[in-house]
Amino acid sequence: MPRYLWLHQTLLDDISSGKYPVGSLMPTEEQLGRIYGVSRHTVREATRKLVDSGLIVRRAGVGTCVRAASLNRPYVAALGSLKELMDYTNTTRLEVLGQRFITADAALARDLHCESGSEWLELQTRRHVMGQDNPISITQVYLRPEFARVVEHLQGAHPSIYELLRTLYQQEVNSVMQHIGATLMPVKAARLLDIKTGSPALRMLRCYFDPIGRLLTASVNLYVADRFQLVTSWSQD
Amino acid sequence: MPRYLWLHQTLLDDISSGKYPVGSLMPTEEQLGRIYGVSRHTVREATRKLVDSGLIVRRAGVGTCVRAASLNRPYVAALGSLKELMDYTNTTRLEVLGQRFITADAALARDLHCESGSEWLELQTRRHVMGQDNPISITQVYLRPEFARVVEHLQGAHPSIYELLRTLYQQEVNSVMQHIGATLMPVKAARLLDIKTGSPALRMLRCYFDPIGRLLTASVNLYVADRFQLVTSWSQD
DNA sequence: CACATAGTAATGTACGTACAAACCCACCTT
DNA sequence: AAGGTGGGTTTGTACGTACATTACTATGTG
Repeated sequence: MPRYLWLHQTLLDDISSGKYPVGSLMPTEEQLGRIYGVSRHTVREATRKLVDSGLIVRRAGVGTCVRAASLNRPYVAALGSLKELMDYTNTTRLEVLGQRFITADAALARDLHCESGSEWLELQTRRHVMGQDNPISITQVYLRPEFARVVEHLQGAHPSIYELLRTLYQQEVNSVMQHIGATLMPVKAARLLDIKTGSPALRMLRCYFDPIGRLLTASVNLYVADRFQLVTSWSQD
Repeated sequence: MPRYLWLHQTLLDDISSGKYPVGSLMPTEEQLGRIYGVSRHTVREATRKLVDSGLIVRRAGVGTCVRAASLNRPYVAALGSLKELMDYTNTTRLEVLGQRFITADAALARDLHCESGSEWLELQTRRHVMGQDNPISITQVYLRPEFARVVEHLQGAHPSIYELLRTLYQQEVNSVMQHIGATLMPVKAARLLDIKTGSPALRMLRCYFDPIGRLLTASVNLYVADRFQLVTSWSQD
């Protein structure tokens, strides 16, 4: 494990344990380097990630201030841009439970913004956070049959659908549309996720289109409400 | 202007002008350093921003590949999102049901990313879509006491919080953070919205920060699941 | 007492070096 | 011909140094 990642994790722990309380100034970068036995360069690399995730704030002439004790526990994915969307798939693990070919009926066609009567490969999958046991979501993935080879690469930790379509088929994804809503977890899904029936779920539909607006692939995610939260942030600079 | 920012801008221009075509490999980091007269360190700092905005991809052992030529997409995306946020407040109507001053306890402080013990003006509100009868959400708005005058302008159709803070107090909002999750609608809220208890709700927390990361205002929205859905889309051009 | 100013300490920027890990490709072996 | 292997290239990580910029503090001066 690279040192800066190790230090990142260590600082994360130290902050959440209260060693560096919220609102207080952390030791200076030079001190941190001495404390943890790394160079200031590595300290900055490690804290950069903490700054990005909003846990700390650096101010020239003042120091580094702790702003929050932890990324509060339901897994928080920051999906504010296409890039973050890609990173997200690297930190989660997908488990393919089954697959079948289907024909889109009117309802599905409206949901996915595809042509009614078109053929799709439907995957039934379950998603876990890396290094965590409980699954966070049930996901249905819809793929054009000609992209079926993607399936082999989706199992476990996988590159984003973007990368796969690009590297396997030289197919560029031009735009992404995301629908977010709430619903109750369906009974069958609740059983697969080991939660009570009647539990709320975050429903996230994502459709990936090519430059001429043709649907390439889509996924319907049903997240367990208290295991997952979506975070987006915008900043002016 | 710092060199890495200058280089960032220069590379942005060179990519959009086609000097480094989409799909091609850029010169190596060392070559870029020689070409533009800076160190590899500075090259990495400059390209880091390009990586973050998704314009280029770095791969160890291969090189740095140009993925998109569009120079202003990240800004467009950010503006687009903020704009959507603003439009939203223009097409909905807010009804203030009550207000009171509160002190942030630990739980609220964690939720809002503010200092525990700080003072807030809490508004209990209900939101309707213009020209539609059923309310779509219950919203709690938290305001710093010094911004209390905002309340007078929130009733009914209103400009965004941005606009209000800027025009009334010359206070710039620098960043916005949005948490989205699912939950069950609380009993009291369900009564106000005229829906069954046990109904799912989309929970949306939005926090507005000033440039040094201080919370200015926040709102917690609980949307009726089948009356509201959030749609986001990104596009490469 | 109010205000300008110098000093100090922190982060920000920028240079350098070195080696590790990932990748590609040409070459060699079977 | 297929497949493993090694060397070279490129990014990733990590160390070091130095000075600039920013923010606060203490001091001196009117």
